[in-house]
Amino acid sequence: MPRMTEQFDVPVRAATITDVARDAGVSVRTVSRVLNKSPKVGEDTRRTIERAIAALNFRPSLRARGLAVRRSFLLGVVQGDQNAHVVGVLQHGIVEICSEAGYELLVHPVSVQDSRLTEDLEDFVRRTQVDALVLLPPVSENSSVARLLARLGVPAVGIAAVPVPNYPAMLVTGERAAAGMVAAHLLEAGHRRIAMVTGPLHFLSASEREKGFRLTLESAGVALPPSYVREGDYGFESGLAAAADLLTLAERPTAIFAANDIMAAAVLKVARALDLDVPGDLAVAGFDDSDIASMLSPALTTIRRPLRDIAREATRRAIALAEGEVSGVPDHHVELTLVVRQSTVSFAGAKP
Amino acid sequence: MPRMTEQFDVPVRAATITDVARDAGVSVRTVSRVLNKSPKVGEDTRRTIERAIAALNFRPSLRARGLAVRRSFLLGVVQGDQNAHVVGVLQHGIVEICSEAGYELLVHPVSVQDSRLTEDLEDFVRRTQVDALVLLPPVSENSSVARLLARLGVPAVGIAAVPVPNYPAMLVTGERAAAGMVAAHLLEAGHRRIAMVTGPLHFLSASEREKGFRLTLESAGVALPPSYVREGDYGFESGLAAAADLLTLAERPTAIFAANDIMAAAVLKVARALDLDVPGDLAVAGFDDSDIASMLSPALTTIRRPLRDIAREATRRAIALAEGEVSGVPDHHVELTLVVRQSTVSFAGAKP
DNA sequence: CTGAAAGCGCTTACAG
DNA sequence: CTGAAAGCGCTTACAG
Repeated sequence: MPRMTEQFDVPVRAATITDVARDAGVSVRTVSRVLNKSPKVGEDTRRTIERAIAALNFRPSLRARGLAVRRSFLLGVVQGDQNAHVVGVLQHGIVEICSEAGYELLVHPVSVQDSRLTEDLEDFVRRTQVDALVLLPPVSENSSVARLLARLGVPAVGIAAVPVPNYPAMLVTGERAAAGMVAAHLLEAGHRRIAMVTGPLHFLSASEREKGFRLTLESAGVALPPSYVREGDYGFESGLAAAADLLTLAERPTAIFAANDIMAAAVLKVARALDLDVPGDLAVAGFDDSDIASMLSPALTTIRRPLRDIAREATRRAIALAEGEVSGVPDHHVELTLVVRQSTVSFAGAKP
Repeated sequence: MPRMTEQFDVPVRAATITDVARDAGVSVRTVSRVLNKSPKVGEDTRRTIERAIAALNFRPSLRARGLAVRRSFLLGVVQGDQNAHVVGVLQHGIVEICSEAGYELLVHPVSVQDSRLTEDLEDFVRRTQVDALVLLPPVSENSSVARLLARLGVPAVGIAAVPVPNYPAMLVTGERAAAGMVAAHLLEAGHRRIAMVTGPLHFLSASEREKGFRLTLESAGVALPPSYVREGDYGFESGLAAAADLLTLAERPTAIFAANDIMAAAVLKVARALDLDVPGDLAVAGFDDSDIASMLSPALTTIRRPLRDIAREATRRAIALAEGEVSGVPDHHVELTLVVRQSTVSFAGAKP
């Protein structure tokens, strides 16, 4: 029985497997057997032990257990500096799977442009001995990170817009194709003067979205001239600046595709300030289908990235790798879908 | 020297303190001393050991270390089902302080209405042996949880709108006063028919915001009649429904205060659908100053909750408690501030 | 200034 | 079906 403090009846030290063994009158080996659901324990012994466990309110320490079996039961998520909403949703998916599988989730934020990025990550992995890692974009795209992971031999799955070498497994989101769908949608609505606000083009997600959009336009004989392209940084302010540029051109575009919903919100705001009707004078599309997409007026046509499902699938794979699944799991591709709302289409009767 | 696999030069097993001791020709005790920066190690010995550490690329295991010193170097954040953005920002603040202090962050999501809430939380704490806990609202408000924490004796700080008994330390956000500031602002602008969309009133945050708003109105002789109050759930849809109700009343309010920015966005959307000018026909205010507040058109007057700073302060306190600071740290109060934007005020010249 | 040994709380071949 | 003992990778009084 652990000692109790006088006043509060608080256990000074939590019960250990040894306490249970003593109270149940068996060896720790046998207690360990019931903890691990070994079948070879007598029915009576098991019940006695279970009673002792309940009485002592004993819970095995993950840490001691992990030290013994050389696993940590920890899964790490490595995340860069994306917007809080995206990270929040992804994490939600990750943690759901972790709980189901008996893992705890360790959060490790990094800064993508940090020169000590790989060093920091190696520290983290070695120090915490995570059993597996899920890497979110854009960290997931970094090839030095991928090489580090391979060297450390830690099961890791990266979520990115394109397969990255050296990952045991990847979850690839079809961003290029999705951006192409936006282009096709705008073309179909009759637009020919079409502009784009891209993300930071050194990120794969951003360059994929740009490529997909451009290629589809070009294959329809519509150019995406440099004057119609502005590079943003996925942030609202950069969207405002880009939109202000594009919407004051002599040859004003009739449609703008922003590489994420936040920058699309900025385009809407500038359009409003210039008294342009959306979608009458200007069609606007975004990317992500984040919460704000439907909150804006007009609601945003956008690409739905099922972030929570993506995160869940990535986590499942990471855990499978950690539990010894043969590595070389084929990459998993997730198709994204177009969601059409009022920002690109006047519904019958709405705007004659 | 750890064995290497033939093909990849991957260490099959990472170097341990024993490997370092052997290579440096000293005892593990001495290696442990340099790891813990004990001053009583000879200069030469230290250098030899440091060289061996570098050569083996050794990093001490947090887990083994923790087992020996009876600490885990883990801090847990317990979060309910708030919106992803709020959680994302709070977590960012928490993890910053953790990193500085040498703690890893473990995420434990719970469902506030789960009947097994306390049991689940006890499991988590005992299993992971976190050194400290930060609890976000609305889980932080739950008094059974608070009692559980006290019983377990785990250092925990709760973030809530009102002090909750049994927490070793709390971070209290002045939500009632803040809502009062919104009321004062609307009164000052001349509004008398003022309505409110509240959050779920069984949450302290929601009832505090309602109280603060109502009391300030009443002390100015302005009533907040039941017909002018709708209870939402902090979600967008509930805001739409509430706004649709309020804005079709015979005696339409001239101002609506929504208990968070998301529901305020819904009010803006409904106002727009009804062709009401904001702020000309209707003033709208929100709460949180989340990213969307400035993305909306018109930009939202709202209360700034400095979430990241709040999280940082809570985490600092949690760590202080874990490291043996006398408990009974006084609660920390954070004042919130009003941010006035276009949704309540026509700036000179904008709307004559 | 440095070392041999016990201990943190578990698991796991190996015996019986 | 059950137990004594060693080990996981660290730290820490206790000696010297």
